[in-house]
Amino acid sequence: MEITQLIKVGVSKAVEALYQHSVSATDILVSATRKEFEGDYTVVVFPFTKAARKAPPAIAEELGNYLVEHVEDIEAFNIIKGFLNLVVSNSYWSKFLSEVAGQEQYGKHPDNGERVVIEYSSPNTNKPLHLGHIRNNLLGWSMSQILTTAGYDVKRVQIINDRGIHICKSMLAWQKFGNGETPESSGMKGDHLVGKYYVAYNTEEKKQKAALAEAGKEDDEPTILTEAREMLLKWEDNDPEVRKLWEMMNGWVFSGFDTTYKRLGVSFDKLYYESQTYLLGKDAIDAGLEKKIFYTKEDGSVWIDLEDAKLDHKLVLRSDGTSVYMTQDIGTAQERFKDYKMDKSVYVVGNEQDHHFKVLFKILERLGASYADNLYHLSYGMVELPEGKMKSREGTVVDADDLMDEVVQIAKQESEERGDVADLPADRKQEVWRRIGLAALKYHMIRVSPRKTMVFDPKESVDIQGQSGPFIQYSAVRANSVLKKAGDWGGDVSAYSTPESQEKDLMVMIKRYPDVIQEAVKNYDPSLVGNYAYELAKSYNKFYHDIRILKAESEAAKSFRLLLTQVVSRTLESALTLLGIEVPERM
RNA sequence: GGUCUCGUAGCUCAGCUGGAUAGAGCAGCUGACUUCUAAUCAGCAGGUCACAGGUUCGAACCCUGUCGGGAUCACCA
Repeated sequence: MEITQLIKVGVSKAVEALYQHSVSATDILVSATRKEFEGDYTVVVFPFTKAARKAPPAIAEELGNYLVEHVEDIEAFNIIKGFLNLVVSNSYWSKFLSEVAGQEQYGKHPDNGERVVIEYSSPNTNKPLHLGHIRNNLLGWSMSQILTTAGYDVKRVQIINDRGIHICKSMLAWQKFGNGETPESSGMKGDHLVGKYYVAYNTEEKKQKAALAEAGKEDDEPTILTEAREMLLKWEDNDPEVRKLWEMMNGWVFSGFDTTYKRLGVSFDKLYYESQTYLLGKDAIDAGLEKKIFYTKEDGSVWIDLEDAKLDHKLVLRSDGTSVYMTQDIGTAQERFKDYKMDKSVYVVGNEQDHHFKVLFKILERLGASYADNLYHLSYGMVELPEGKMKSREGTVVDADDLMDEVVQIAKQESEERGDVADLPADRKQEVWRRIGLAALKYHMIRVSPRKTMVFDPKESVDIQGQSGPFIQYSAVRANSVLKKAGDWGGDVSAYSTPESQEKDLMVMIKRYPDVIQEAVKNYDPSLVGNYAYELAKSYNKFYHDIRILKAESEAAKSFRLLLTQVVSRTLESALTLLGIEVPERM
């Protein structure tokens, strides 16, 4: 049994024995002792005052004595007000360290037999990925890694919104103004090229609107919009020419997205295309009508009444019989279950769709879907710039590719100034810079809890000092460097019996790692792992600064510290991997 | 207007199911490289945890209300 559990059980028994009162071990609060105090773990004794009918310090005294006597690894204690600080034996720690070092993947849970499908990214195909997508992708990827580590069989999917009026707009503008331009002929990435024509469309539409307004006909539709609508109709009619154009331009976009995903380090097990799924869901509506879950209005439109769930009425089928977004999502959910028979579903989608997902989940529940209880909307806040929201109309959208370029460029500059990797061959240097730059960007985004709207300053995004990706990488690189210098090492760790506070601090941190992963799973929150990695790196830096490893005072101390270093390095690397961050060979 | 959500240092953010004197980083000031990598470490300064009540031995955290920011409430996707 692990130490915090031993303490809880011990306290539970002590309370029973001393005060004839039963407390469940799970209700007992055990936390790491704060640094300013002596001890490793702290029990809060206030909750027992009623049962004991004594002052907290007196209770702490009695509990402390009981624990020291009955729990093997508790060696001593001290009391500050109502807090009982326990000192864990040194032999426990050296045992713990050896155990962790012996594990192939510390923190990894064995398969739990459950499958979870996580949907993320899900872009439109009319323009390239931007800052908001980066947050989405990093959250999705990171969450999928965390779930995998927690023992789930994870399937990563996205649904690509490859049809609709917005794509037609890009297509139309390309036809009108493109002169046959292609990614090859222009040297542009496909998604950027298509994005360029989306902008061109909007410029033209604006121009026409202005002209109409001038002529006093502001209620008229601009002809270019009419044309776009017509194109959409042709698309739906399977017009061969429109379809061909559509396929060609979508192809450009997809290959552009692929490049971006690869650079970001994310991937998918399966792609769903809306062009293939948008007709799904109607069967479900029919079935729901039969079961009287939905009702039909006089005009033929189909609705669901969710007033009892405080969600109002919601349209699920238009009066002309065509589907709405909700219809498709119902269909896609069913399709996905058919494909994967998953136990859980996670949708990584921005918080502007909170309401949509509440309704969707409720409808699926009403329809009696077996998986309805295990749907989760991983909702995240918008990414804003210091000057406010990103507006594509105002050209303030931060492009994903540009941002990655910039961040790597800055890492390169910094690195060259320091000259730490100057002797590496060019390709390896490049790889180091890539890892550092991306780490800065990724950490910056993922350290904020998902739900919060975050402010992203591109200039400061490449934080390299303080709480940053490179800071954590640096600790890992240092640790690896020491291990390399140490050459062959081994030796009896248990012979070292007087760990310093910095060493104990590290061990307590390491011990927390599996719990942190569990918390991240429970809360669907990768930022917990990010913050943990930073804390661990910080502790290691302090240890590294204060204590000699290779020139330790004894062989036993040296072995112990090297083993500790190895465990820290592995844990840091593991935590960073969960965030999609790689450790460079040097920096 | 209804619903949801956020409000913690000049700025960006932590703060686990209520527990010790509310913590980091950046920015500002001060120290530490002949030592295992100074992308580091140590220190100073910076707070009415939006506000007001309530519950509790104990509240940044729970409840109620108020004020501010954001989102959403489409036969749009």
